[in-house]
Amino acid sequence: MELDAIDRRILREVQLNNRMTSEELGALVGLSATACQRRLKHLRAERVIEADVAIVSPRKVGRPLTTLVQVSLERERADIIDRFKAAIRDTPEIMTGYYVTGDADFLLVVTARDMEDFEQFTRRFFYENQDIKGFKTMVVIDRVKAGFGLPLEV
Amino acid sequence: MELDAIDRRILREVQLNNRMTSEELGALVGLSATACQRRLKHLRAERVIEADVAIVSPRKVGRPLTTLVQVSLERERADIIDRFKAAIRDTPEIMTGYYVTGDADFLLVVTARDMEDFEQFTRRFFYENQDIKGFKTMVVIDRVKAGFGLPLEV
DNA sequence: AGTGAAATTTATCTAAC
DNA sequence: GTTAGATAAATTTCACT
Repeated sequence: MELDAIDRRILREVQLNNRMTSEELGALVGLSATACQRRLKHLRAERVIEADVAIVSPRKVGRPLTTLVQVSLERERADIIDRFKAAIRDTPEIMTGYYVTGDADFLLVVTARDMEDFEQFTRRFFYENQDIKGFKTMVVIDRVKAGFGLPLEV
Repeated sequence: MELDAIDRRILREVQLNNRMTSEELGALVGLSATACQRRLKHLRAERVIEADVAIVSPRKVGRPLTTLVQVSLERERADIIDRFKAAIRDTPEIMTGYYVTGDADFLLVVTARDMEDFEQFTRRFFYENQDIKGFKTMVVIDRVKAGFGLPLEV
């Protein structure tokens, strides 16, 4: 699907706020409400917009601690990788898992209530996954960007 | 603000889809549409829901490459940290920046069109930020979870 | 592609229970 | 917490440029 400049402007806006009225959005991008809606519908149908979601505050729901966990697996075998991906999907504490090149195999974004909660999680998770060789934890002190916005201007 | 079980159920749903009608949402959580709306309004006002956004496909907008970049700064001085945070905010290629404990100071999530594009970015970014001591890149092969959902059940 | 107007659906607000 | 009704607003459909 081809995106023109207006599509990109629309995406830029809805990445920040998808609850605007088409009227408001149209005013921002210089289009009528109807035209905006047609484009939005298209962008959703073509999965350029993958989802429309509410961003929930980790702190407000009692999970103020975020950690980044680098995981190394025993072997880089396809079936082991796949099994580990499935484990990530089945583990609610893990918000995101990146399968990466480099000295670790995965980087996990994990939320927890506090340090003790996190430690219990690691014990359980690493006990249940015998394929794990080792892991290394970074504790997040601060997150700088909301972090879901793709650059549509560069 | 106190969250009860129904609030959590609502949050769980809108984290996946915030464009449901209150009618549908009510059916899912066992509440009337009006009650749902009242709760949602509350959750937004209290910033339990921080934002409502569209998730855009990196691939579909021409940025299929994601990298995780661990950055070490020359000194861990407050003003240097703050200056670097500002640089993150001003750099559209960086989707998220985590200020972390551990052997690196920051972990950045960076998108790019391809490897060449990424290399040009690093040259520019590290040239512009003299505080950077070094960095280490992991290339993302696969991302396992959409990655924005907080666990409201555990 | 775009607009504008009518028809439909949805959200919001209030009142009463 | 619920339903019901009034109002306002958003979305969709359609005719048309």
